Amino acid sequence: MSRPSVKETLLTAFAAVAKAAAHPHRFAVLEHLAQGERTVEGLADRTGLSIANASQHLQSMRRAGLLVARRDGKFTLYRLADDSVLNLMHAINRVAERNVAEVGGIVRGYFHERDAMEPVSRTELRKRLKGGLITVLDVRPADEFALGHLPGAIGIPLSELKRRLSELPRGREVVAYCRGAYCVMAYEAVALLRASGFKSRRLEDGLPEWRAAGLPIASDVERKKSAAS
Amino acid sequence: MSRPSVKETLLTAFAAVAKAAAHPHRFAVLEHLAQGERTVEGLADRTGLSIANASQHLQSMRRAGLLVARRDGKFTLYRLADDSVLNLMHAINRVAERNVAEVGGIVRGYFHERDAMEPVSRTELRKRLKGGLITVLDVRPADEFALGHLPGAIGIPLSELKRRLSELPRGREVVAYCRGAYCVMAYEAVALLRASGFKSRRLEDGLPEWRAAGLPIASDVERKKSAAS
DNA sequence: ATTACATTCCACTATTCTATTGAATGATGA
DNA sequence: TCATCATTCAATAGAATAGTGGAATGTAAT
Repeated sequence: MSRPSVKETLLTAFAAVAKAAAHPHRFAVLEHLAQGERTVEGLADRTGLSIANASQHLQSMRRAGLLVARRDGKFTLYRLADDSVLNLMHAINRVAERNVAEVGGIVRGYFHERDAMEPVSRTELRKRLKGGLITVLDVRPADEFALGHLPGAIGIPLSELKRRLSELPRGREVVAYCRGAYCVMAYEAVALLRASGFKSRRLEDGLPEWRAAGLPIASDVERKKSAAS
Repeated sequence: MSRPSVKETLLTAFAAVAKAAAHPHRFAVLEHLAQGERTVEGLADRTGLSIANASQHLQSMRRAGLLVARRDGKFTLYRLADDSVLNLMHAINRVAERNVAEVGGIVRGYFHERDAMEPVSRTELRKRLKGGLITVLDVRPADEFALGHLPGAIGIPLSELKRRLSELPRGREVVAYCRGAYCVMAYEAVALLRASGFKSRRLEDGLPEWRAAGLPIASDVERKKSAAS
């Protein structure tokens, strides 16, 4: 029993991978990283963690194989190791949605808000985009939008949406998206738009899934060397 | 900040799901439960845990939504809540295989042992079964075999394989399978069979995946009311 | 060189988790 | 009703983890 068996080694490694995602703060960090590369400070800001704390969580996830880091000047940039990590996050989401009463309730209640809130699938969106009678709205913060977004999308952060409604063309359905299926921003955007007389639905998931599906991404700025904080 | 926001609630729930799988013993239990329903004592035996310890882990996983329990007489039977849990396990496996050097090494070395060890896919197996020139071998323990196995499979536990080789028809390729892609038994069976002059490969995954794919399952005994320990 | 700055390392405290023991619970069958 | 047995509960000790502030490291500009 001195040297662990193959089975034990594998089980320990699998457990370590799961544990790396098994903390609310770390899962939040993963969701942000699904949008793209981020600096330590950028993540600390977004998640409300102290720098030191964020750094430690990031390192533990890197050790577990969920993240990779690269250095750019004096910044350390972290990103998801792999699409398999995104897939792991979705697997966790799905288990929670189906088998945790609390999550299932939120998804069916707060989120779906009845049948009218039925989301638009990626393929459906692409079809309707060709028809041209649709506006795609990205409600993530401006820097995330700048870093990459759906082709043709208009970028208005949720926080500014109310006072910038006039920028949206009337009479066309608005499809809103944000960071992913469990990101609340698109839901709130749709609610706001409807209250303002727009026809609106949300995309069934967010930018990371669009990218992982190999679909094209547009970016405004000529790709600067680093993902700004 | 007294009442947690929706976002916090979701993150906490997601983290709890991940944490439920984030212990070597619990992951081992999940792998056993992927084969089918088990009693507390049955799992304790298989995993080498004490009854009380096994019970606690089982309850924590049930609380997290990974398992469901039912009572049958004086036994409590646990099973995976859902196919989404199986899917979560695979997602963890894949991340580990691709991004944890230790696991990747084991899989590519100990497991694949070069190209000749290339596994047979489910669809390929079904095709070749129709051809009829193939023997399917289930090397899991006898009770797991009895509870359900691939149609037409021969059941010889790995521990007995060496002295029961004569039960296998000569001149046909043997496809061995066990509990899943990361179960070592099929690998060892293939190695043993080859050393004994058989042409042999392993199925790319195990019974749980076959079942989850909706493919037919055979069972020897007329389904008794409970999964024996 | 020196300075500024992003990140990581370190030491420490509070908290949570794990495994074990033995007792308690709840269902079965005599 | 009593005895039996599978499982769960309760209490404990030891181990691991999370977060904090400050020191240390490494890189880039001055």
